[in-house]
Amino acid sequence: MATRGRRTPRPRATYRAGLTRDRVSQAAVDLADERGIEALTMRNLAQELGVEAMSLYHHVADKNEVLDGMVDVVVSEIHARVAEFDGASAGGADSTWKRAVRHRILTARDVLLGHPWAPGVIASRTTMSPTVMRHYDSLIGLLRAGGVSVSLVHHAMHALGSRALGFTQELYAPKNEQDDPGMDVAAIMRGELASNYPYITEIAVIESGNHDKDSTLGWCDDQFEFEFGLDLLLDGLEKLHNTGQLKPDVQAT
Amino acid sequence: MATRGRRTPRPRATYRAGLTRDRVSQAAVDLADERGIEALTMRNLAQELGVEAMSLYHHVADKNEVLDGMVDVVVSEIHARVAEFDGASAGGADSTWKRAVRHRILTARDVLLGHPWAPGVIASRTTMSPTVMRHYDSLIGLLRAGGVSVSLVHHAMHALGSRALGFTQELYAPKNEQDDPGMDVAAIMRGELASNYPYITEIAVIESGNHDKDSTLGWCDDQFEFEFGLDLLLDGLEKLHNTGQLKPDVQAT
DNA sequence: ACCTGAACACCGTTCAAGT
DNA sequence: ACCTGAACACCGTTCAAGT
Repeated sequence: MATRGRRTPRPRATYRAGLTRDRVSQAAVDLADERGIEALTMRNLAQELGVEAMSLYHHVADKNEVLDGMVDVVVSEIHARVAEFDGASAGGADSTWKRAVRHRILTARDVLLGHPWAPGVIASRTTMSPTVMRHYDSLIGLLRAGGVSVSLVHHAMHALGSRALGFTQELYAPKNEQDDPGMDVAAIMRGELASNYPYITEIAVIESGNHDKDSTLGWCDDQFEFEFGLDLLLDGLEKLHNTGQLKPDVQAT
Repeated sequence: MATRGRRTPRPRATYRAGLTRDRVSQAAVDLADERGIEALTMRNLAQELGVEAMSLYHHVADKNEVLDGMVDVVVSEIHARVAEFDGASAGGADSTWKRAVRHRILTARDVLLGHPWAPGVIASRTTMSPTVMRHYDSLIGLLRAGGVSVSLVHHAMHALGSRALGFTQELYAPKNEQDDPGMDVAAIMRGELASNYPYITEIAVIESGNHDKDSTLGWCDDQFEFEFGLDLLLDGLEKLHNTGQLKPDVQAT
């Protein structure tokens, strides 16, 4: 269509001035935010930057490096948001480690909500980026400053896992708006699948009255559930810290 | 190479006898187990079944349906393993809901360890498969049978999230054997990155003595950490159940 | 040093034919 | 009803060439 029309040679020169790895990363983030991660192709990305696809390869080795760059952009946003808050609340010497850790993780989640593709991309990286390492290092630092033992902190980081970066652990999270709502949620709530999934149906019909729509499964409050799960872990860790225990109750298998 | 040699027309006839959706799913699982999920192309899959690529489209609508089928195979394996155990231990009327839930989840993890590609594929599905629904329904049933309230069970499922299916929540899990070990773990353990990641380094040098290698980051016991995190959640849920409380400590932000 | 166009080796999938 | 070969529209990426 406009393929022929856009052949005007002049205005693109200003565009590509200063094409750089960082600008490529930022453009990739914008593209994924606006059109979804599956629209992120080297050709689309180049077009967004007013350049041909192959020009990108002068600034990144391959697409993996673009994805790495995107992770850096997002996690840096988390750092920035946390730093900003720390400045506003003037250090907060009175805050417990639990408050501080909780705040940092909820900030991470808040940032990730703006980049729905980020968990998938972060999880796909085979090498952990320095920015992500810094995030975990900061979190660990907060716990250590609160006097939590090295060993407990170690296990705490494993227990939090990707949740520490704000990942929602929901199994069914619609990837984007127009996705069909997974199972026929409406049918479940009407009780039509009660014979197949009696207990899920029970929850659906009872709990659906308590909350508004506009959440993952239609009747759940994602923010509440995230905080619920996070607090379950943090409270448990705090208890272990206070009692000097290390492992939760050992179970007979 | 052998492309010309394999043109012998006879033996393939026996192969494709009874090509079916289930056989396609099973072959896809085998292929992904043996050669990794990135080797799962329609062409490779067809070849494995002694058939041309386009023949597959008579049994599945598209590649998504193949992936759906693979999820069914894996989750069915979990059901089978649990059923087998239930038979062996003769019902187990004396077992608490915590024991039962714990066992089912650890079984799920054990099964998933044999299919490293499974978490990624399961997470990529936009629609939750009936098999997965059944798994969650069973889990919910165990809690309800133990007298846990509908509301608490609801939140418990969110808190467990994909962990209920045996997902490890590790952020950096090497996708396959030959992956480079993410960050230069050796360098961290030698303390060379102490200035960048002081707290991670502290954990690495102190904790690396306690465990053997051959785990995610080289010094961590993945099974221990999975159980630690799981028990943290289950113990917390049990406490809420016993005290009749619903939400963990509310935090000031 | 930076950018480009054509081309290559792969994908998933459509289509018109074959049996 | 089931299978096939050629082809299409896309990928990421290589290469030789332009400035």
